[in-house]
Amino acid sequence: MNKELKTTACTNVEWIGRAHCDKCYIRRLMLFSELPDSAFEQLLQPINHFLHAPCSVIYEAGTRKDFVYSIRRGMVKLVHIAQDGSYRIVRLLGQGAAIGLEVLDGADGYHHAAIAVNQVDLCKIPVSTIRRLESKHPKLYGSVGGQLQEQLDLADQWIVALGAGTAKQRVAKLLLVLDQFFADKNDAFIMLSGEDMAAIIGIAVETVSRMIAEFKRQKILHITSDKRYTCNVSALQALTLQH
Amino acid sequence: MNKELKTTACTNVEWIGRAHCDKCYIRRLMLFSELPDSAFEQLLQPINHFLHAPCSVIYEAGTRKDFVYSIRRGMVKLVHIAQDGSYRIVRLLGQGAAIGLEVLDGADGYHHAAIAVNQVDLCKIPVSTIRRLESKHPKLYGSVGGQLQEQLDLADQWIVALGAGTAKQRVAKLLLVLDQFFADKNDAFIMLSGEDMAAIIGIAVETVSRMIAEFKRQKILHITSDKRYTCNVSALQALTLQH
DNA sequence: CGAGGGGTTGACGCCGATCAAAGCTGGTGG
DNA sequence: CCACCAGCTTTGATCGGCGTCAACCCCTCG
Repeated sequence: MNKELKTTACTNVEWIGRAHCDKCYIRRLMLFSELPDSAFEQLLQPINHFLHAPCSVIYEAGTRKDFVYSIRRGMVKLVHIAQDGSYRIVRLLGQGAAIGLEVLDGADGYHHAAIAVNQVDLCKIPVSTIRRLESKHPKLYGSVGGQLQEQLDLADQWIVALGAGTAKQRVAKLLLVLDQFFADKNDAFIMLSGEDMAAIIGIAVETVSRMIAEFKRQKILHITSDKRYTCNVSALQALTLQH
Repeated sequence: MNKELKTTACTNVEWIGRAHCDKCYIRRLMLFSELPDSAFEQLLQPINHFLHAPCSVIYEAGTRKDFVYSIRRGMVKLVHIAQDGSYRIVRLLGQGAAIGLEVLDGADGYHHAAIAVNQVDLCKIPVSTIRRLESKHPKLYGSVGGQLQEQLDLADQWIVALGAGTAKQRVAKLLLVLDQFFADKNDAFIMLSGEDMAAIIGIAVETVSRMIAEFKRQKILHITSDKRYTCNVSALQALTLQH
């Protein structure tokens, strides 16, 4: 089990203040993209804006809370923890994704734990606010459905990538995902911890380490700065196909 | 690659006729459960009712069609086919589930192939019909969202079950799923082909066969009639946990 | 400075993929 | 009605990949 699930050392959450959706400069990316500015005028329940430090817990599985979150910046992992303490990462989500949507569907608690991978910046939206907005702006239904569909597609992609191929191929696929979805403007992405990568693709930490080391030796993976890497996409793609 | 994806031998589809939703005796289970009878009175596009033989293709991935399907009876597999021809089963769906929902979200084609596992009985619903009903009956948004959420939960469950444990544990988990979701009133479920089970959990056909044979020898699995089995649930659960 | 956590590397053994061959079953045609 | 065949399941033998255990290194933090 990972440290972050037990310690309280890195769980500092910083409250930024009430979100001003009408002035939000990335709202077109978010859950509320389809709504007009006017929609936010008389909300009773505020939408708050938080910063989460790396490894801090956004919510835990099963806790009964009435909030949905929309990610403004950073990467969040959704974690399933088995009863024996082992855990698996079910999804990685980034800017524009919404998490905790299951509470909109009557779930009596979140279905996973949500943990910040790096510095995460998000809006915390009460369910009652969603309900109120939905009734006035049916387009919101479409946004929520779209989010669910996107996450379903991600999950399916995960399923296909997970069960197929050797350990080397799976690591290659994971790196391709990181490069595709989480690279910055310099095409560099943050390398996950070995433990996290193992929890994503379901292999041993040591095997992950060996594969990463091999990719570095073969110059398929390059380090740019601390924890940031770029990769040779076509070489990795070739690996996932062969044999 | 499985035979059913190549041959045309078992692709007979039988048209039953226009569905009479107002008289449908299982509508409470279906996508339209929340709608009043009156909602179906003046639909321009008809909802049709089909029977699909085992192994017949309901739709193929990528085909651009504007229909959503709701399963009245039987089991459907959603199949992802890789470019090298290998394939994996991403989801198993039964009575009450809706498939092809991705076309509601602007997808330019279905994301998987949908293939009948046994005799399947389904309603074929034009997208335009959904749109029309949605505009008059916003509760339908909730039904669609609920379907997506359910399938997302299923996919997550799949991910957790797939990547974890030995071959024996995965087969045990699969049998538990079959028993839980697809057992009839006698608590018996239809055994899938070895190839299908292998495509679900991502192991070789021979290994599946060995595990199933071992379960039979240990009296954890019992055959009731042709292709129907019952299992000792607690024994299987014990297997998935140990070690 | 020591302790502790994560990453790296090596050695070993087992699980499961692969190849091969032999039952089983249902379907087809004589 | 039986012979035959194709496809599926079963079982065996072999081999490689990867999980496991262990040692060591590096870095951070107290």
